[in-house]
Amino acid sequence: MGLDDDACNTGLVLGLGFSSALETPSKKPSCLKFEQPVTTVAPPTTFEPSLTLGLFGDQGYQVTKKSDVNKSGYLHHHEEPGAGDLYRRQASPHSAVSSFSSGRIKREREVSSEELEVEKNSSRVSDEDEDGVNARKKLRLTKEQSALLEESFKQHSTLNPKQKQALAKQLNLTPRQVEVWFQNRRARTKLKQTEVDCEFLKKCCETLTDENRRLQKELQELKALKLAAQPFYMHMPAATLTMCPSCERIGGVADGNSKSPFSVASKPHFYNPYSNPSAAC
DNA sequence: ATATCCAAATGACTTACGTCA
DNA sequence: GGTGACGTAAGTCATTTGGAT
Repeated sequence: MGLDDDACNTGLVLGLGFSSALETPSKKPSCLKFEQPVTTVAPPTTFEPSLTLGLFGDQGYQVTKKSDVNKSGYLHHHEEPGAGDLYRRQASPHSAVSSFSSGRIKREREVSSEELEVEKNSSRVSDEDEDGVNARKKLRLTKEQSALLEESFKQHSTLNPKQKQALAKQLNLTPRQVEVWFQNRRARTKLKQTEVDCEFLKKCCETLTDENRRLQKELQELKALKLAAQPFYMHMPAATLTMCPSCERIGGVADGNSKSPFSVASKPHFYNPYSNPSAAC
């Protein structure tokens, strides 16, 4: 699992290159793209080195709204008047039978007689409820159990019912516990990866910002250099200049009095816009 | 050495949503 | 096309644990 591959799923795109000032990021989702920064002297164009960092719309994780929790039976039967916590639940995880939530009903259906037997036989299933203790006792997996689960997760991050059953038996856990473990494992792996991606992108952003700064500076220097060193005809509009194909000299064509289109180039002289502002007239 | 606090880890739960028969 | 069963993701809560003080 390479970082580069993962970065491709972030929905972010970074671009570095020459573009016009207000170029919008490409709409096409793609991996991070690092174009080689152009550091050689660029021809006098209107383009400037630019960096783009874009976020694509629907690539992110879905955020589910919980505004309609009341439609589930759970809150109707268990919500406490005045309680601020909409998600307050019963103290014991094994008091599911008393819950009317669809999830629990489903859960009860899901547990086959075979699974129930496994659950009964499981030494690690909390028995507190049977003792009348309503506290939620949290299962802690042993190192061996964790190792086996991890090993299994490496092979396949989701389990089919048969695999789940077999693994549960092997671990002396309920299939439900194995299922929950895999759910949590998937979720937390994804979260971790998202954090890693985020860090990576932050670093990319910093790098590109620095690079952008450096290129802007370089561009300013080149512009200043150009102003100081270029001959006068460089200040003429581009349309007024032509190049002789044979001698490769630049000449102005706007000069109607000129016998040859290359006459300007044949007698070049330097033009200082500051000392002779009216020279063009 | 012990008690306390706090953050991280993690097991369990609910809800929403997609897929399939 | 509507419906129920099922699986999974996302979000959340509660408990446990380990480190800092």
